Amino acid sequence: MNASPRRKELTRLAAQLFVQEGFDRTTVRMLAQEMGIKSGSLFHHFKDKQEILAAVIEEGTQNALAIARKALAECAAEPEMRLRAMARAHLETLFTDRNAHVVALFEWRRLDPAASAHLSHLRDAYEALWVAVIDDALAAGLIHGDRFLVSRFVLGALNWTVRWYDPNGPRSPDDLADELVAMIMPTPA
Amino acid sequence: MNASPRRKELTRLAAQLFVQEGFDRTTVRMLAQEMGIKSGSLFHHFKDKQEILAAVIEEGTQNALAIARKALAECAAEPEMRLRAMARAHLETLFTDRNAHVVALFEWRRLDPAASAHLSHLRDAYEALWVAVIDDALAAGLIHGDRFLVSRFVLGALNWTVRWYDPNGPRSPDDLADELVAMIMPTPA
DNA sequence: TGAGTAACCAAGCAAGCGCTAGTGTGAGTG
DNA sequence: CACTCACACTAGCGCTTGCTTGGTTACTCA
Repeated sequence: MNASPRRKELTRLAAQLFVQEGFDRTTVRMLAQEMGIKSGSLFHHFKDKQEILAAVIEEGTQNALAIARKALAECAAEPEMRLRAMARAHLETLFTDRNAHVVALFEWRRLDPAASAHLSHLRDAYEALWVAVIDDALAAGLIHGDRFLVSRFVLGALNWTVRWYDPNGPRSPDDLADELVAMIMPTPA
Repeated sequence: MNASPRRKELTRLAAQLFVQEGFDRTTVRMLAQEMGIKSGSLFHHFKDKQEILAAVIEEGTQNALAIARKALAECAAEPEMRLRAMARAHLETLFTDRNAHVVALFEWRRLDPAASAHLSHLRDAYEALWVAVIDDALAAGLIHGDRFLVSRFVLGALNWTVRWYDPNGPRSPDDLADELVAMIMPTPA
């Protein structure tokens, strides 16, 4: 709904706390303190604690969509390049908007049905991009397997990186993406 | 600690509720009702709400270890068979003890430090089995890539199945495991 | 200058939380 | 028979929760 700069900043802070503590354990008083205001004032910006969660997830998912579309628009047409670009874009958004995405991945169930329905459309749009890229790669004989299973496995492997990957380590997210693509391609580069 | 049959049954029920509602949203009163007792009586079996969580996770992880060891002991010595056996074992335990594993995967952070330290050893033992199998497969030229990355990616893809896989669907967990192994092997069967 | 508004605060309510204290009760044991 | 002990109950304490209410401040713009 609203998208004031103040609200955006509060949403960013909320995402951080939700990751640290989990949605349920994060109290409105903790949120308010982190934002430098009192707990009552929170409800001037958000009608609900739920609405804060929805704002965090929406923000992250919108960014993911934007980055993926941009990456696909800019990259070459070969299926291999598109697959690599998509994997790179996924990890890029996963680690630049890390907090928002961790919340989206692990606190989705806390959304009330209305918010969940609305955000599901966004997520479906994102996954549709993936399925299209996987289909092209399959058609080109680049990879093999069931289109449905392959995309689930690949997304699972990528999403799970938030549980172990250290962005300060020696490997860049792009390296990671390339390694995964190489792993599922019959012919090593 | 204790392992009375009554306590085991209560642990099973708790796992189910923790999956349905999440650990934080599951109140001791809900747990008690599901178990057919009053909330106060719960604390005769467990000293803490925390201890219930630890019991659930321990149960699941012990089973995973036992099943994986058995599978490895019974299967042939070829790296490919061992890899397939390990993947199958992983999905088998993931879906026969589904509730416990979902809790272990997504509520681990709610453990207090003491319980977490204790259970980490169990999990490390399990992951060590995986790394050994992956190492053999790499050495045999069966798959390619970094040993660390490959095991993380594979475990991620497998663990993520709890988010989308429907055990009542047409595909069996064994099919799933075989498809994943095939996906990362250069030579399609 | 003064009306309108976005942002905030102080105070607190009703409900729900984990957990404790004290008390049966019925089955098993000497 | 007396005794224990696992198991369950009732009652409620002390605290935290999300959220509301009524009012204040600071800024914008006609």
